[in-house]
Amino acid sequence: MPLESSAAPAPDLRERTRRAVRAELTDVALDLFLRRGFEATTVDEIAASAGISRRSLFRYFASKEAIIFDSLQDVGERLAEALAKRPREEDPWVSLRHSFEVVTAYNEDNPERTLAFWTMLEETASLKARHFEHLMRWQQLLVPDIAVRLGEVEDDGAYGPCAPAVVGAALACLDAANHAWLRSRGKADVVLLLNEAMHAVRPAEF
Amino acid sequence: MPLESSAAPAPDLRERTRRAVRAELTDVALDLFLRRGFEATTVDEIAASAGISRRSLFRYFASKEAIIFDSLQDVGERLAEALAKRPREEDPWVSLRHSFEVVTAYNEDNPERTLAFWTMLEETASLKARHFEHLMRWQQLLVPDIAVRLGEVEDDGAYGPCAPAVVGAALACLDAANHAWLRSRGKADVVLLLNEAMHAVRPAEF
DNA sequence: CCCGAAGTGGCACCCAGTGTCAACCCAGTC
DNA sequence: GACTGGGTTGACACTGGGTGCCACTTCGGG
Repeated sequence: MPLESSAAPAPDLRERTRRAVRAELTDVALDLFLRRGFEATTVDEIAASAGISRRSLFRYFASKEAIIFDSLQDVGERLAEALAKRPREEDPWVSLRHSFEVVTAYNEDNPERTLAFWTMLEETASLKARHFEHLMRWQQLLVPDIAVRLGEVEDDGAYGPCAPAVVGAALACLDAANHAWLRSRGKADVVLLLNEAMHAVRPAEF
Repeated sequence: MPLESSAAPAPDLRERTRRAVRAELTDVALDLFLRRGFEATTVDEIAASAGISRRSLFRYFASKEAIIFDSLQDVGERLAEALAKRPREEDPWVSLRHSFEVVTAYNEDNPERTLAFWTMLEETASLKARHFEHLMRWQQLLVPDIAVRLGEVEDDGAYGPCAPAVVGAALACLDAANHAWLRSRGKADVVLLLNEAMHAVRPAEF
């Protein structure tokens, strides 16, 4: 299996190979997960299928679930960046709506893969739970910005319940839109669904 | 350890003893969890500490986490009941706010225990994940009612993104209020925090 | 060419959770 | 009082995820 023998001027060789191996592993694992289901696939199978030892696999990923979720790790950061770029005087709800385009674009890039992925999430309780942990981390990343917009920042850097509530509510809308999209088997338009959902919670002009 | 020797006219003897044992087990386990932490406590320790075999413990609870969460099992149902009792023409957001009193009342009953419980949740990633699973189930229980109120029910009994979005948003507010309460170490008033949070997302008269 | 750091595989081990089975407790019955 | 049948229990073995440890290789730099 030729792994694109080095040519690019790279930021460290070891790091590059490490990334390549990680990518390869997620590919192999995701393939197995989608075919046999997440729980029915053992880490030994993944390791064997990738031609690597079980022990080494756990050096690349902290857990079986991490194989799936590490690739989505940076979505939260990109979300926060997008939010930071919105004008300060804009309605926070509208700002959140626009920053969510980071996610919807992700969905629209390759719908079939995304669809399969979410379907698997839906089927496996533990994965769904992990997914919520991620949403929560996104929340933590977005809250500081929204807290400033709401003027809710306190002396010690803490904030009241409003900023988390608003961000959490927006993420709930994102999730609801995603669910509806999933139920339509990818036929509906995520963007429209998201507008609908957010408008139902808090009417605004997007 | 006297277990209130039978006096009440009971719905089946076996069921009563089973409930008693379950209660005893949760007490023992919660005590260990709060003192040593959730992950640091093994099921063997819990079993030994309760004078029962490991295998039997797993006959009472499907998993270690279930020892904690089974006692909150019926909160979702009570939430749905409370929601069903609200007048049909009321603003759904207000109806949700009022039905949440089921939960806030729970908090105010014995704050110190609740506080310790939530703190433990906060410290343990896997527990936090389980907690989110519960919130999700609550959402599923509340959505049908809200869908009717929004007139969003479709032919096949499915619904669009709005009902889940509204319910999810409300639950996000509940969670935000809970968090703020936790940060105040139980000193703040949950009800006020909840009002503040829900008002920030969608202004209304409670 | 050698040295040290990082990566690797193998092994033993811990812990959660499940299947199985023999023993047992406790009705109701003859 | 022995018989029997359902539900409960404990012991044991086993799977599967995850970790600590150690010996071995690989690879880049002096």
